[in-house]
Amino acid sequence: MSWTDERVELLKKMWGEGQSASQIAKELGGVTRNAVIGKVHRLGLSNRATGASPAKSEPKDKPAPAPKAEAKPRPAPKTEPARPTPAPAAETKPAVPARRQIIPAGQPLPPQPSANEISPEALAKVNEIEKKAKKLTLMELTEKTCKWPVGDPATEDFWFCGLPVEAGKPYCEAHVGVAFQPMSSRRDRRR
DNA sequence: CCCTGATTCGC
DNA sequence: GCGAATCAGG
Repeated sequence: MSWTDERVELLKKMWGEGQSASQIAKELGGVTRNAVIGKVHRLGLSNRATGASPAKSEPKDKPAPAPKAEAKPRPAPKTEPARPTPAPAAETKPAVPARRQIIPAGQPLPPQPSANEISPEALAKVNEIEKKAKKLTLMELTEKTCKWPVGDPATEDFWFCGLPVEAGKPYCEAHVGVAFQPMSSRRDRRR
């Protein structure tokens, strides 16, 4: 396969959307993620807003060592949603229609601790990443997709996070944060 | 071990 | 220009 205009365009689009090189490669077909990454670099678009690994690598061999190279010609932050730091008021659900019936899931769902026992930071993180969730259906889940359920199973407004899981775990990083709380900090058994 | 992107270098 | 191999890291 060669890099036709169309393919390059799709590459740019997906890369811009924050898709991973492997995802892009899969979508394009006929190329490996290495090919995609190589192309991305050749095209000059390397860093993105979101990434699992924000630029690192330190060539063991640095012929021309820049003392404190910090020149950052990064004029275009592009995909950088503003972070107005909203006041964490008491709002989780905008509104619940006039429905009351709860339909059992039939299968055990992952635990969703009540908000009051989750660290505010973890919660904020979740709220943030759930915007980027893949919104997968039950059937679309794989061993590698976050299985955190969002919304009410009884409504159409229900989906699974679907973001890449934290190696081995059933959830993505953010959801791992709220799913696995240390036994401490959630103790208020007293009465 | 799974994944990510980054870099190198022969082609 | 291309991308496999390799590297570096989460």
